[in-house]
Amino acid sequence: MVMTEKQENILHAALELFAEQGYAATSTSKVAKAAKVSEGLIFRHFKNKEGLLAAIFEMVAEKTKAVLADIVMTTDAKQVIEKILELPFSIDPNDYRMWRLMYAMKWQTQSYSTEKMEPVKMAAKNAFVKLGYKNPDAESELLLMLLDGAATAILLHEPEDKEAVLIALKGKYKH
Amino acid sequence: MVMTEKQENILHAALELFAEQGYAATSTSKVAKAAKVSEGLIFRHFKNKEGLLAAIFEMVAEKTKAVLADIVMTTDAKQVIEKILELPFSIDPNDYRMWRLMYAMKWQTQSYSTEKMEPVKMAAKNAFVKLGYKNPDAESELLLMLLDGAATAILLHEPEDKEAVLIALKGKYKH
Amino acid sequence: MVMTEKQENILHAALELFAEQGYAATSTSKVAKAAKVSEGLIFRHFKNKEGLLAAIFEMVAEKTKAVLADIVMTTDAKQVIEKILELPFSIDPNDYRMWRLMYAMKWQTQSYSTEKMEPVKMAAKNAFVKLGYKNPDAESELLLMLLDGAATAILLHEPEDKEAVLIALKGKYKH
Amino acid sequence: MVMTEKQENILHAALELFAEQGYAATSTSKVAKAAKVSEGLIFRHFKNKEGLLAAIFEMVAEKTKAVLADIVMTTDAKQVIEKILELPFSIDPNDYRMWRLMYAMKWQTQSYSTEKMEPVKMAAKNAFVKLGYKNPDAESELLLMLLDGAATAILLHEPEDKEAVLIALKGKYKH
DNA sequence: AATGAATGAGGCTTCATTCAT
DNA sequence: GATGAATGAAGCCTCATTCAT
Repeated sequence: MVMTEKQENILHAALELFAEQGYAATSTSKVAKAAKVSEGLIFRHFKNKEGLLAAIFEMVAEKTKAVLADIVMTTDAKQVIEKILELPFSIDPNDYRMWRLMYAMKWQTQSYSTEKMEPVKMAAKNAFVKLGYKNPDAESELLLMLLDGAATAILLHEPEDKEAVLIALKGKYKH
Repeated sequence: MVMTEKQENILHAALELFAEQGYAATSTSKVAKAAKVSEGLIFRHFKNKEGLLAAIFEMVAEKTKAVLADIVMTTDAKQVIEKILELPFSIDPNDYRMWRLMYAMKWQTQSYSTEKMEPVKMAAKNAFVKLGYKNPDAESELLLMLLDGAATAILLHEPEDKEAVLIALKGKYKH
Repeated sequence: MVMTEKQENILHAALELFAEQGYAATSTSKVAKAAKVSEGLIFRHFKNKEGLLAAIFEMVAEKTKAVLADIVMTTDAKQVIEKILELPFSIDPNDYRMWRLMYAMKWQTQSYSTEKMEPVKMAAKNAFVKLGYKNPDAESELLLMLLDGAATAILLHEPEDKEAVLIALKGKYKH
Repeated sequence: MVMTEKQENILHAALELFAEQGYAATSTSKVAKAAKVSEGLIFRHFKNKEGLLAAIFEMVAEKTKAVLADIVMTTDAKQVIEKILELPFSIDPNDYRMWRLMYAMKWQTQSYSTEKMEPVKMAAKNAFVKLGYKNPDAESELLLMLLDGAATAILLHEPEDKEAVLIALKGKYKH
């Protein structure tokens, strides 16, 4: 989607505020003020407060596509698992806000589902099959849990020694 | 805290609605209606919408104390880890809503911190020290991540074969 | 419907403003100001701007019931026609605003229909049958048209010699 | 007034929407969309939303002039009355929307007056004088009322047997 | 303790209108 | 002539909270 400068200002202001205060607790007027545009403009470009959120979701999907595709395309089983494990540890700190918003929104009932990760889960399962794990279904489920837990920890309190945690984590998959 | 019946009605209605629609998106009037009390009563008993949330948090703390204490009091290292791992898998489904609210609130900046888990983390670290793990700090951090990830998965989409996942999970701590 | 004083203030202010400026062109804030209440109160009592209008309609229906019933209950054919003809000429000037609003609303598509007059039309038809008119259907239709036309003229520009007009009008039904 | 095609599109869209939803309830943006032109163009051509309405009024005046002139120019008294009576029954159904708008606008205080009909009223009065009616003033007033009533009925609910009603109506003026 | 009428601030959205292109 | 981005005021409505009863 091509965007004017003001449209991008709105989107970024919204992302920032939604991530920090929550979607419901952020008023469109606050977004407008932060983006330095008139409140009306938000609605001309995004139709709705919800449309604004949807635009953010789309932006995230766009940004994520490449890295998820890379995982799904990887053929070496060990590498697949390693890449998934590394995922949360390699989030660009500039994108923390964005991900905090995504994770926060997961808890809103009417929110967009996590089915985006389905292909990754499949890739993980295949990898576990190849590696001869006993229960590939449970293992892939577990791996995604791990990914979620790690991302949560990183986004919420940025653990002191991320490197060490990643090493410990990888250790669990060295038999 | 001793509560009248209406107080409890309010508290339960609030918990239910906050968990389902989010704290900010739930109006006190909706809570009043759901609890079948007048709008004013909420403020007489809990002073604030925030006070209502605080009361819920207190209730949760009360409910959690026992089980966390049990972990901290456990002396056998292997058992400590096992008990922590089992934690999310043994949540009473009646309490799902409650925990969903807790997890959702974590992402709100002005929200109450997760320092409640600090003692558990310490217990885990001690256990890893006893068991001779190379990096007990990273390991305990990782264990709490796991706990978070598992809880998230269970609360959000209730995985099909929880038993198998728990077994796979415990497998990671059998060397 | 029992009403508090403020409720009545709102209703009257709304009637006045809707009649003078039109329903769509009257803002709820103007109504609140005219009624000297907070804007929110309108919505507590009437739910909607539309609910406010509906309440006015109900009030009008209440006020009109008696006089319409009187016509329908009249057995003498000539009297029925005379009473219908007199209807617009005997509107209480205090009710002009009310009726102006009713007539204005007739032109709004989504508005309440004129089926309230159906019983009156039936009564007229019966009267014309009794009196041996050739086409009672057309005659009753015409009578209601007359009623409408007269009411419109009276409400919109208050003709100089109403008495004379009424006499001329009655003259049309003396054969 | 000479008009470009787009100007005409705007005018017709406005007429349609104003007639169906009311002037105040129709936004200029809806008009623009219906006319398939940009929002700005309305203001370039008609200056105002009000200017748009004024242009419609002018168009109507233009359309009406001929038929009203015909009545005023008629010398035979009986024919004058007959032509006036026939007026509402001979409205081109294609013009119903237009007339609905005109009649709806009559009830708005700040709206254009009905003095357009003054010459017709005069013609009627003269006719009644010629025919020796007792009170020509009241009779002409009454005749215009009738015209209004008939037009209202036709525009609002299109009576089933218009022909019969017209005959009944004419009957009132055959002594 | 309990109600629900009342408030005023603020929420989301639409509006008429302007202006750079 | 024509577009559509941009504005700020206003519109309808909901909110948290207070208060008289």
